Amino acid sequence: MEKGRNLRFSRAYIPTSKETPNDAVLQSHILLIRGGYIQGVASGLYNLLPLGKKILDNIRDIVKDELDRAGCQEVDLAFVTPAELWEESGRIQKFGKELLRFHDRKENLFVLGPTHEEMMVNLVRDNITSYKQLPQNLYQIKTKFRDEARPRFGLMRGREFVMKDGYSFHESEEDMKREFSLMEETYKKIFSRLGLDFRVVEADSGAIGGTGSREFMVLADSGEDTLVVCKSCEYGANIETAKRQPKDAPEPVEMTFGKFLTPNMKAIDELSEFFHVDPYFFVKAVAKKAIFEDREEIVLFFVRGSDELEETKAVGTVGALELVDASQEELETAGLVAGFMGVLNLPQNIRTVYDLELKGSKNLITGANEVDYHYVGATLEELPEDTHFADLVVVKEGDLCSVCGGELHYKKGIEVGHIFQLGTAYSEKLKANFLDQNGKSQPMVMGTYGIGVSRLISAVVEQSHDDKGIILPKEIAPYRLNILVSNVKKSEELEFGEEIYSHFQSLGVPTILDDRKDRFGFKIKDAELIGFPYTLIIGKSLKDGEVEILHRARGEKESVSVDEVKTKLEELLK
RNA sequence: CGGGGUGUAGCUCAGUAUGGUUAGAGUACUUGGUUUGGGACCAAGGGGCCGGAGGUUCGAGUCCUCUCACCCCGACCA
Repeated sequence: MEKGRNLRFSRAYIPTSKETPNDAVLQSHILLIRGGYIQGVASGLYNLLPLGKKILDNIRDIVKDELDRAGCQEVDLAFVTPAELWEESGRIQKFGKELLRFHDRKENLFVLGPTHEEMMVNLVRDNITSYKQLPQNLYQIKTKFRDEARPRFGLMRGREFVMKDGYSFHESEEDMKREFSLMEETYKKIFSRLGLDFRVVEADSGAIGGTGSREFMVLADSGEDTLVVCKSCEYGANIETAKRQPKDAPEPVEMTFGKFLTPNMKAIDELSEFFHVDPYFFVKAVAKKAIFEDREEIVLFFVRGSDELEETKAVGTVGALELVDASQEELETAGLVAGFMGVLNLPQNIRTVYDLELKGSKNLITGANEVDYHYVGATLEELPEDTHFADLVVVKEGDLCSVCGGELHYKKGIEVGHIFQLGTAYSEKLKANFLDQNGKSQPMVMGTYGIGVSRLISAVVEQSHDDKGIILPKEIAPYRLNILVSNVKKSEELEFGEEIYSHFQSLGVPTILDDRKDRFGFKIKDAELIGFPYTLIIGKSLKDGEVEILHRARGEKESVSVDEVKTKLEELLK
């Protein structure tokens, strides 16, 4: 018999509530508070109550189990990390205010770890000196802290949260890629065991750097990320990086080159109407100020009038830290005219990037870089060799899949996992080198793999609930079986409940006995709100030798004879 | 960080335009009784620095100033 897996409801600390908390909006947030799983303490900070702690532990066990099977080793690094490490990697600047910093009594600067690349490299760099000690894959499941500008949605975006962060070290790019694939497979197993409906998508690597990167997205309308997925094949990508087949032209149009007066017409729609030409044939110019570590520069991005600029792609293609809107003055200083920017008559030395789908196009309408004028019949056939082309556009619903030609559509997703092919960025900066087979010193090749463990609690609930409450799969439910004694004053009901309770207790099944003195309606509402996968109802039909099993997910009650109930439950709870 | 909103009982909220007995309701809680298959009923109770500080006034939950906290939209987000 294992302790701590069973509980009498009458002794439990499970503060449920009928009322919707006034500061919660998202269903998962509301239900987790109402169900007595969590309690808010401050913006982005939550206490886990007994039920919340159990569900977290259950998720953690599954994550750990699969990782250990895949050969990863768990460690536990200090939460408080010396700021010097962050200076070494240069990320103390990059992370900015999200890093919570403070001084100890000796006035040394520390930060609360928001992610542990630096710490993990530091852990291995002095001990791993030879290719013979590689590869390694180390992980921890631990509280992280990021001082988010705007925490929200309960556990979904807290400042303090539990993350599984893993880091692998390799002697070669190939070996890192092998591990990356292994982690992708391992993550799929984890999320499948959690009963989640998820997609693996291509993703932007963002500030962490590296090349290939995959996100694991739980599909939910409340998700903060937009995914582009194909209806016909497996293709899926975060919209920040999604690709499509080049769009076909609506109807070929022949234009004679000329300059036209377009007084005060700046919007593509207006111009399209004025010229009776589809927006596809316009060149849209988007001016942004690109911020680099040491300088700023105005960059002009050109896409078709029927397209929109995807900023994440744009940032990546110019290698900037971020893009911000350029002010009127900044545009003028650069020699640009807002509303009439175009591909012809550009001022000298202005940096430009063209969308790939504009390559070799002709019969275009474009701003004249002169107030109130546009050119008609412009061509991009004669651009210089070194013109910068890149994928810049936002993929829209209905666009065609670049893999199979199927129709693309949008889905909303909650990011619960992200795996990166990191390369040598951190090992170089932090000097984590080893000697290869030729005795040559090399930086270790790294991969990094994250899972939002506490966020998964929200994600599970977000994906699995109804108007009555939470619906938990038995793999992660705090108790798999709830034994509801309808009226504890009826000794035969209570006795039968106790019998079943001790039976499953001895089998090691996490079980709770609802022996509270409350009425049936009150207790069944609680059971549905909390989301026990199975509730055994011992009530008025007991005298006829019958009890009922409530299947939470199906929302159905099933009558079972008292003789068969143990076998039946054992079957269900397996 | 910009814009908006809200702070009154454990929880959900009235009351604040027009200052004036002892600050209310529902729910939750305690006690007694009646109930007992879908958040019961009757009765009696306990519970408040009206977010905080300062001010105006004979008098402030209510008016003024400042502050803090929380939520929403946006920016941001390995």
